Amino acid sequence: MTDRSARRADQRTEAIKRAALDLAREAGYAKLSVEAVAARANVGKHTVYRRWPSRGLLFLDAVLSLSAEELSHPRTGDVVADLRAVMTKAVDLLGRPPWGPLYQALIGEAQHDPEVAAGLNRRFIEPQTADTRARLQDARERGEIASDADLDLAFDLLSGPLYYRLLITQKPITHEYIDRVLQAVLAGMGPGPQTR
Amino acid sequence: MTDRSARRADQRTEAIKRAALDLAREAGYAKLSVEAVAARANVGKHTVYRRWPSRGLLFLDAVLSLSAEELSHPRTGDVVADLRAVMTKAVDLLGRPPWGPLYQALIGEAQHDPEVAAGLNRRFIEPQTADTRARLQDARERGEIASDADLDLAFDLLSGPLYYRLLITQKPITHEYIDRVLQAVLAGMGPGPQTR
DNA sequence: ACCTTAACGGCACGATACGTGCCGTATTGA
DNA sequence: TCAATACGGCACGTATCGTGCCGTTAAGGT
Repeated sequence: MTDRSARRADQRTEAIKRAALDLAREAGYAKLSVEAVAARANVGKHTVYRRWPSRGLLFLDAVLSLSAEELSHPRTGDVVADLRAVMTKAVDLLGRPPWGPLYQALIGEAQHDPEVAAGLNRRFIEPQTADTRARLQDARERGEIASDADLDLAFDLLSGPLYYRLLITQKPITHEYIDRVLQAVLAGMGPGPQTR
Repeated sequence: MTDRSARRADQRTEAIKRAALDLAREAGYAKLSVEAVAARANVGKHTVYRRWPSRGLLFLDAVLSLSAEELSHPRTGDVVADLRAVMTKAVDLLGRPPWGPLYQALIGEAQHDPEVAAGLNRRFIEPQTADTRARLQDARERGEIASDADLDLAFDLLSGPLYYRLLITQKPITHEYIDRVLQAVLAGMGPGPQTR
């Protein structure tokens, strides 16, 4: 039974990721060490290094495993409502405790480790971007936003301020703030003739 | 002469900051250690720790000392031109080598060390924000942008996408991209009646 | 010109974490 | 039943941390 052995390996993998998340939540990512994770998971250090080449990539796996699926959302046909829903969901999950500090630390680690940065982009940022971009494209085809709107730019304008608050000023990101961003960005991309 | 002793202390302080920047440029911030900095600066470790409590705050000082003054800019009276000038200057300095990777690493460190985050905000982000915000306010009073425009939001909309590119997608930030951001944001805040 | 004081460079220390090697055990799959 | 694989535990050498001590140098008051 290959299933049986794979299940055992998966159990260990999950235990390690769980231990890493628990420790990061308790003491902060800065205090996270492979030794501590292995001890917490009742596992030898080899068992960790056999699965991940670095602390950063382990942490990437740990954070993504628990936030990947929880960001799905329906398409109602109303762009503004859909965008508000996805932005609110993302901010509530990744911008507040308990996940906020972990996501913040993950992006911080990505600034020091190119492999973490690449993995974060490929496995999380790009899929999420593609999803939201598809919504924007639908909206453009339906005439809810201007036919000449730059969708990639629109996405950056919507996401950028949220990340700026999370990573730089660290002010709280309220639903009201999301609404203001949405309104301002779409005001410049509404249907009809552009001002310039 | 207190001047003389102060000058000697300053020389050492500068030598340490210089050594830190050199090492960070050569090997990356991840490899930067207090030991290496002290050795490079021909200084004992105490002399470093007497001045800074942590590697992060030393690095903060080192990066800010060389980028603080170089971001001044004139006010011509044309908001768009002024904003384009300051954004271009900031991006050219902090978004490209040699300073780009260092600024990126500094923000990364701020995600792990609250003291670095606080110092970065107080000493760099907030002054820069205040300056740009004042320009926006001038523009609003002159009628170049809508009288009911939210200036803080406008600043976030202008800055956010640039930081998003620097820290997350790591795509190049061209002058043409800055122009597109400016145009899109101001399109939604132009003078005249608002759409909503 | 002298002398107290403070800052300094050099060295060593215990502590922590790194990544790897070895050993004996347990589980797997043929 | 047996060879192979993954495992937990332990130990090792290295790197860096932050601090303590020691002898030296330079500063500033008298």
